[in-house]
Amino acid sequence: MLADAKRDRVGERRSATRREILDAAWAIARDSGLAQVTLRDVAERVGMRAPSLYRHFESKNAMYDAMFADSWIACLEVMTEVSRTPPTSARATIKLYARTFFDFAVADLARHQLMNQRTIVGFEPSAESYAVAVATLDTVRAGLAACGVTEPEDVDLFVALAGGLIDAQLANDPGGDRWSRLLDRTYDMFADNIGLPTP
Amino acid sequence: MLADAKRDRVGERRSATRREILDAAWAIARDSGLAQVTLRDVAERVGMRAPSLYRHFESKNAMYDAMFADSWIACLEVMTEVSRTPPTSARATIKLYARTFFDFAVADLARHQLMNQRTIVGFEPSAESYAVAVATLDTVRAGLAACGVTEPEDVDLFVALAGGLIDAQLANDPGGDRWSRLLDRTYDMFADNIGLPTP
DNA sequence: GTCTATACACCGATAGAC
DNA sequence: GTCTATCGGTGTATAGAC
Repeated sequence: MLADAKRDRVGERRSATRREILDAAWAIARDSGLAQVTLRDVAERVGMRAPSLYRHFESKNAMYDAMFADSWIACLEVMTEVSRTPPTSARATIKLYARTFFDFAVADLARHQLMNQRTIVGFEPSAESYAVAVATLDTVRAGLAACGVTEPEDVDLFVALAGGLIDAQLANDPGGDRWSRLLDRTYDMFADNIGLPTP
Repeated sequence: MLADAKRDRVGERRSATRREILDAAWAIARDSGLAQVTLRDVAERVGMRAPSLYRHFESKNAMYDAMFADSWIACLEVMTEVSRTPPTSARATIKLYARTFFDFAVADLARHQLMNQRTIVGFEPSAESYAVAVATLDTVRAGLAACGVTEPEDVDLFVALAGGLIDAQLANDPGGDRWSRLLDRTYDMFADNIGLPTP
């Protein structure tokens, strides 16, 4: 009873501190680069010493793992939102999924590197965090299936196309729209290829 | 005369040592990862101490830069070879360029990371090394132009498609062919989109 | 002229006092 | 739960041996 209430408050406090640490890490990642995040800098930002962080995260990679989960939870949210919009045409729906994922990835380089690239050398997401990424892909897969895109190879191609445009955009024209402008065309091309009706 | 001959031998010796160091670095990169290359390990492999490497390379990044140049020189060679093969059809030529670049990239993960990704954090290629990369792209551009693909946007799309397939292949099915199998289809799709005649 | 020995500043991580 | 102190490792710089 009293013990329960107390334990709950303690849990909230711990959780809030974790959140504060992660926010500090994100802030550093966003304006100095994902790999430039050091435990000493994160600690300083939250008014601690570096070793104290180990009371809240088992290791630096555990911190990256929580950030990885953060990212995919946000992505899952966005893609789930898309899956709820009433479809007009299969072609338009496919483009909407692609555009949403593209914009999400391009909006935050550090996040994209953590989610989709192997920028951090020793880092492997935990099974738990990876499951969120899988759930997101499943949501997309379900949305595509509703458009009649069910072949695994078609889904693989859908994914590769988005990845190629995203990487080209971030690598060669960050902040611009040189490849963003090609997205609709690319997925019209894809829709033509799989035999979707033209509008 | 004698001085010249001697200076030449010294130059050759220096150049050979450089080559030996780079080969050692490549060996480590290939079987332990690009970022796992440490100066101490490279030095040990060539029978030196780490600081001695600074007599041959200005910094570790200078070593990476030489490896970056290595990679693009090899790629330029391969793509130049392709540009010399007599064309059959525009469609076949486009696919040949794409396939050659894809296979080159997928054959060596460490090399691909150095050439096309930002795996090494502080590393920026020198203008001299970058010029080789540009020359390679120009060779591809010229080859595509000979097929009637001249629009910059078409070239951008060509590049993004290859990048997407390569990254998906390396990230999600290394050593396999899940996305490799989609390459011909992808560039047929591309050829259709830009209005190339069907065979 | 080349290379070695030594040192520095920084990193992630751990041990133990309070 | 946070601290200080410290460890082994990294890239890098430089003085000095040969």
